[in-house]
Amino acid sequence: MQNKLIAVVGPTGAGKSDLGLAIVDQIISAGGKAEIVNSDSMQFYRGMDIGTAKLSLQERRGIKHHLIDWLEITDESSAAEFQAVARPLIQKLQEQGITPVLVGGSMLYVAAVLNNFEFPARDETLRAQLEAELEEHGPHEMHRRLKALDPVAASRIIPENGRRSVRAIEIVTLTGEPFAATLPDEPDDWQPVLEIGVNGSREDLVLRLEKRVHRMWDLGLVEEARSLIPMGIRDGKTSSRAIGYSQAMAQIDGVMTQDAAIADTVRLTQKYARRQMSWFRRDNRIQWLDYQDHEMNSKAAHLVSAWLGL
RNA sequence: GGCUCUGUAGCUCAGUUGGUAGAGCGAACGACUGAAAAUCGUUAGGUCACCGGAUCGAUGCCGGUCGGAGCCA
Repeated sequence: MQNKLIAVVGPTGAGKSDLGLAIVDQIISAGGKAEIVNSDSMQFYRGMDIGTAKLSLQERRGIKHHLIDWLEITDESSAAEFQAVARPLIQKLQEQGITPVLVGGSMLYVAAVLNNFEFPARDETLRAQLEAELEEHGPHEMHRRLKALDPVAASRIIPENGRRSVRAIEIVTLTGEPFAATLPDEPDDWQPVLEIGVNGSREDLVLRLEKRVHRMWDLGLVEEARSLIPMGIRDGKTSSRAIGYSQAMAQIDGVMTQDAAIADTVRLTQKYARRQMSWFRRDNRIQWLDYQDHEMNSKAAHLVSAWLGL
């Protein structure tokens, strides 16, 4: 049996975690070894459980999950750092004869592992300075500056998108070389991968997400968020962006009613799922499965069997 | 029952001193190389509640009808 990489991707709430477990079960029952490697950027954070739909230890059924709870909420995370941590881990598992199953929907993080992405240099000081200038002068001014430094990169970045202009200026200034500022049409594989996508109809997913957010409130998301305030979630550059947590905190602060906080979270979650799909759709390696299809698990099993030669 | 306000995009609302209308949110689609649960772009949606009148011309003015809100009785 081989232990080639498997990845499970798709929009939030489509059932990636469960499918990941099913795949691991299948491999183990075929006499192999497999473990989960998380690629959901918010499940990195210790203490953020309900709002990230993290599987409980019980739900993990003893199956090893890597890269969950490995950051404090005050830690910043980035796709480049994830790449640097996840790739050696994946290789180590493979050397031990364990099939790594990458599960998670954080688009850039997944791409950073699966594709030959090389993140150009970064400089905290320069970045902070550029961000301050963006704040003061607005996106068009930053785009003009990029145009002077690297006209080709500028032509590929919409002037309204200040954040991308800032990053491009940072790269060009640091490296002195032009920046492509565009994604390759065809993904360039880091290593062979079976990439399985889980999705349902938009209509159904939207309903599912609405129910899921209500369930999070029932399970005590507000209390969880309250407990994270003294730990510094408000200052976490990455963790504070998590959908649901800032709405829960707005409810705690009394600036939002519970109904408004829930409605807002539902809306943002649905919108996030849309963005995830717009990213994943262009990845032509993905074999899409429909969670509304009763035979989804057996279809996935066939893909896995063929992939690993079970 | 009387008085006042009100009815414009799926939702919340601007607006036109009369020349058939916009925003935000939502929707569909897209971009994306160290915050990506981020940051942005494009497009589609309106017989301006309904009927009638004056006007070259009405969503806007006049009259009525039907909804909604408030106050008085």
